[in-house]
Amino acid sequence: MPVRPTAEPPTGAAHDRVYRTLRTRIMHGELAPGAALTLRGIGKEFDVSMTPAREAVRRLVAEGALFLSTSGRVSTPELTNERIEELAALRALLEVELASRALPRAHMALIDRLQSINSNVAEMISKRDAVGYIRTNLEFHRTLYLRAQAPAMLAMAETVWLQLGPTMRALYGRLRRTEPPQNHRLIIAALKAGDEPGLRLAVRSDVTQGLRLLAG
Amino acid sequence: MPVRPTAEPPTGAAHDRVYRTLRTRIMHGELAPGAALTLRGIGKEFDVSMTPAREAVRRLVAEGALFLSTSGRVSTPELTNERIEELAALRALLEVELASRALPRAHMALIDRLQSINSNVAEMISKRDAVGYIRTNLEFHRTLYLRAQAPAMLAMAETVWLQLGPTMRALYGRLRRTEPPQNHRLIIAALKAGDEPGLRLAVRSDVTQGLRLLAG
DNA sequence: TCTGGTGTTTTGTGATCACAAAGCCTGCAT
DNA sequence: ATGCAGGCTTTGTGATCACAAAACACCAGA
Repeated sequence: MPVRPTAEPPTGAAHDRVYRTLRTRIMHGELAPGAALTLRGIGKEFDVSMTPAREAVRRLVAEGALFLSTSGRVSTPELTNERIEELAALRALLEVELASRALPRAHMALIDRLQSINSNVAEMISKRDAVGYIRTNLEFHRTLYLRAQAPAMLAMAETVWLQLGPTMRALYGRLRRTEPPQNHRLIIAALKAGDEPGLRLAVRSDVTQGLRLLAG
Repeated sequence: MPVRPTAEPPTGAAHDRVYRTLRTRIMHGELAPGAALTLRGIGKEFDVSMTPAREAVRRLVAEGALFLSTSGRVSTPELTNERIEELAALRALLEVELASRALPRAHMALIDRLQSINSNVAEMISKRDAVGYIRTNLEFHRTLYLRAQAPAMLAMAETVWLQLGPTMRALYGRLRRTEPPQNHRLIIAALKAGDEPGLRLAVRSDVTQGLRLLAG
């Protein structure tokens, strides 16, 4: 069918729906590193032709969320240790700045919200739910960074998250910890105290620690 | 034609050739902010059908190099002052880090090369060649940052350059200065002296100053 | 059992087409 | 002259198809 023959239930353009769904899947670690995708397979799953599937895949490749082999095959990326460390450094650089910019705007309502999200994070950890953990953890960070009023910077941080998605799955699927997120508590405490150096340190630690285990 | 019926002269895939050409054009400021593009027009210029034109455009939209209106029309972005300031802050953040990482690896051959490029920059300024100035200026920065051995970080910096391309054209087309790039000299001096704080400051100034004039 | 080659299938690429929606332009009425 | 309504044109979207190359499976020979 050409263009929206009848009114569709919720979504807009087909390629955008495919893109958003795949993006969320990758960012949340629902795909393992190196997982292969095919245009026809995607088209079949979303009940569209190859054209919108291709556009969605291209977009994700441009963002570094998918890897394109020389022969055109697409798969989730298998990152080298150097790459992982670099992306962790990027997270630190960007997210420390975002947190710092959010700090003067962080009111009590935001802190309450972060504490609420953080209890969900703890629940996911106790349930050993890797995907749920990644999702709620990113929600925690995004909620804070949204207060920074810096959309381009946040978009860039999300691009890094995207690139790390499959690797994070492999990481958190591997180590079986049950401790609640200590660094998140430090972040919240620093926000309450208006302690900028403490906030920067806490964010840097939170962002760096997990990935160092895998890459170190 | 389907796929490479006869051996082609230089290039690989059609969509990639279109993508790279457009990307260079945008990054170097050859397109004014708000300039409109059409898929059929691109296809005609590159002698391909709409399909590869669409893929190239999608990629560039994903990188923020092109703006997609709600009706699907594509044009180069017209940035708000807030957005320009944010992108300048991102440049500062990323490029200061890249320069810092390049510093311990910067040998004399690199410094010579930078000086050579910098004389080209000065020439472009004296010739009032806006596009040539942007191109050589970026070449100066990229040459330095390549030494940082941080491809993901460099890619992110280039994405910021891409987003600023049309705006930089508007900026440097407007102000008619003839002074040679003073900050580049400071960068080179700091590299020679192994002075990391001085290098960070010089890079931050160089990256920030021009855009502050437009956005301030 | 392993290796090499051959035929089949899968997969990405690009051209083309039909369709709808968004522009655009012209001309008429006030 | 100005505003608006009708059509005509331009433009993006998505489906489908042909084709080549890559991946795969299968089988025969050592």
